[in-house]
Amino acid sequence: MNNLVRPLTTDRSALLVDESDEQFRQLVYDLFTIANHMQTVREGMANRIGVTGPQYSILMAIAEMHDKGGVGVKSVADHLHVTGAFVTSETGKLIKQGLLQKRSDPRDRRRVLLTLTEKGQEAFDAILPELSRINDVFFSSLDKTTFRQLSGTIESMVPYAQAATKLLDPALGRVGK
Amino acid sequence: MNNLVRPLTTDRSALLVDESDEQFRQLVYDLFTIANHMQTVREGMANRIGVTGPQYSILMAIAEMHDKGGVGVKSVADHLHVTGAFVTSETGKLIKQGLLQKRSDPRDRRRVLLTLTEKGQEAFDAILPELSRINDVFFSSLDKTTFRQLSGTIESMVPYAQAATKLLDPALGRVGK
DNA sequence: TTTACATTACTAATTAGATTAGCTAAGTTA
DNA sequence: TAACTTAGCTAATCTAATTAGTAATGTAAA
Repeated sequence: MNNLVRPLTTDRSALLVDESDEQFRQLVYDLFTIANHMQTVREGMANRIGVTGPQYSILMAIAEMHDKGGVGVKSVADHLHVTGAFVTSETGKLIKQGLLQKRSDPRDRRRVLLTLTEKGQEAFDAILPELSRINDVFFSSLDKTTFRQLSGTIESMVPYAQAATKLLDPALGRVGK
Repeated sequence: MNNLVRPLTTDRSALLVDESDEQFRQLVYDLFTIANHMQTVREGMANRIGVTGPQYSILMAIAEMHDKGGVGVKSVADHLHVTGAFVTSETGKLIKQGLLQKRSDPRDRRRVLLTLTEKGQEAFDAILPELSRINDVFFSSLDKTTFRQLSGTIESMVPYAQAATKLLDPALGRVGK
């Protein structure tokens, strides 16, 4: 018998199996793996239309958020968790490629309105069938029930994930010598 | 009524709600969000012991895989999905910091055996309580049942995620002109 | 109405994370 | 032994992204 208290990466009994966090660790690792593959798919789709992964994300964000006349640099930046400077520089390249369009907001002349061009729309339409085929494989282990469960579970985690990362801020200290 | 066939990011009826892929898109977005926060936590833990996020991952991989005497550069690289060159360069820094140890494998003198030093072990032990507290918040929306479900569902997805990314390779072509 | 402050976007310089290509040494196979 | 493969290392390079600083515009307070 082992009397040593092995340090665990979680203490919640709901996440332990036989007092071990092995399955929990595996879940964390699998989540990373899946996210990794999702990123790979995104990059592949991006390449199809001749842009980089991050540029694709920017296009997506603009496509999804342009309810009424366009989106500002800052909204895009916030949505993607990057800086405005990065969005400015990448959208610049996308405009040069003719996928995006930019004009100044008449109601607030500091702001700028980003929209997809016709060519940008067409580029998206052209890859969606392939993306759909890939997603169908990617998520093929899900049925209606597990999809609904997974959606709900993951959604419920988002606010706590945010809360958890905030626990990091206060103590800026370094362990050890 | 809308007769237009709107292009979807999936065609599987199990993933559609009212013929819309909105909930599916949200799931994809949420998975990215969670992965992002997990990475933030990882980086925070890394900083506590004075290393970068990727270096922390390397330490973790070596700690988990060193059943008998050490791990090679290539195993670590494969496990983390990065190149050997990167592992070589980062482990070099970790050795300089005294967290890692490297010796040549007597059974195959091309190979190298990486292990944690005493100091490396201690560094891990020092942060595990905090990591545990953070994980408890991060995953606090899960109970025993949803944890088991989520583990199973995510695990079942891994092979299909791999299969899906392989669909990208064959057609290297670019859409559009 | 100034004055102060905040916000938006842009530019330039820099950093961090990672890759590619080429090399050497060691092991394996024909 | 010759040809090939594998493991790790080094140098150069690339990409994604940040920080810091600036200019222009907008908002609120005195």
